[in-house]
Amino acid sequence: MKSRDREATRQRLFHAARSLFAEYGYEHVTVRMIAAEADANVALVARYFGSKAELFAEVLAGEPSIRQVFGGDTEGLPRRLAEYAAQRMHAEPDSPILRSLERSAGHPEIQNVVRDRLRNVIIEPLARLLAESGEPAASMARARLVTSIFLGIGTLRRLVGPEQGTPADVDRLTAVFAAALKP
Amino acid sequence: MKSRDREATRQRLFHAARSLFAEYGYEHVTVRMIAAEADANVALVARYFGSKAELFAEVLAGEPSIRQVFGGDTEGLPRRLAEYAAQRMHAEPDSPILRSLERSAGHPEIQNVVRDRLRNVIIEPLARLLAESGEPAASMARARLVTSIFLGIGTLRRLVGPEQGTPADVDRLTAVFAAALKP
DNA sequence: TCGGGTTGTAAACGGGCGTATACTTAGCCA
DNA sequence: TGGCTAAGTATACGCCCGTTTACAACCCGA
Repeated sequence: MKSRDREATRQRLFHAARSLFAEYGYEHVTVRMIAAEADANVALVARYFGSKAELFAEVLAGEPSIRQVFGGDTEGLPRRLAEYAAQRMHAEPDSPILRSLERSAGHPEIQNVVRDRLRNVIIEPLARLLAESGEPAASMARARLVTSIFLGIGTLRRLVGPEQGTPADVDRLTAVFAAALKP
Repeated sequence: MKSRDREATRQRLFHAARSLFAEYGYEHVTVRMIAAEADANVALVARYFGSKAELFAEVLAGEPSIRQVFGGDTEGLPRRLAEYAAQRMHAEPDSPILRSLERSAGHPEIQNVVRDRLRNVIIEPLARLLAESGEPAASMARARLVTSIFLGIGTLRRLVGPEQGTPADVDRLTAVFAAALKP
């Protein structure tokens, strides 16, 4: 018998799920894994969150976005994006959001969740930012392209392993984002 | 009872698998789906290909690569890459290779297959090309970056849907690849 | 203190998966 | 033409999945 504290147990399950989803993606995480990691009973996942999919959605909703990167001057945006991406390239990200997105996108059950999250949190805020500041030309296409590059970097990192990013890489990445963002 | 032609049946299974893997990815295709699509018996998948994973590997091995894009002058490479990517962005690709890669990368059972394919067919040929022609500086990093962008475009397309690419998009994409390739 | 509601547990359910096995049937050749 | 071999079939196996259910243990207020 465990702590007998509903909220604490719920939290343990939530954090276990968050960590595991980030590491392995929706499909490869089982509710039994989550329960084991949280040192709780399997049935409690369904009881406290309704279903595995709802738990995933709740995890996703609780994640901070990369909106912070968007703040600041527009001229510096490419470099901030590059540094953020380079950091993700060779370090464990503290936020599992993008990894979750990348790793979980194949599952039809949560595809809508993932898609909406991607749109609402990354693409459209970025597009709005571009539309408001400076030249609004093709802001949506530019936002999509930037998002593509982000996703691709994560995917490649996951597939062929991390690479230590040299300053030259960050420079190159900056140039890439600048090219993607040029009106 | 069917045609009773071993090679024909094998071919039907192979093509059904190719089509389904491209559409749904490794994980979401079952051997029963393949068999139904090929109008063959489930057991024949194991008999003719050993296992689902081996069948997938065979499908992957049979795919043409994007090496063709690499041929030609190095100056025109960014635009060829951009056109290839833009075409993939809004059209059904006739080759399922990249989609398979994107969609199947999460499965540990075939992760090695996917990773090796990605390395041997895209990254390393491209890196070699870059190293041989012109400035060899950071050819590997450049090849990785280009591959990242490719993967990301495919992922985004799959997640939020295709977008018709305008000529301006191709121009922008060309600039992006040029920035990624600049020594 | 004791009973009722809350929390946690164990087991089972129904289903899908990849794969293996025992069997039936078709086609060819002596 | 009859039988043998290769091709195809039906079914079952074992496993894991998410979820449900029936039950046990605990805590707290009356």
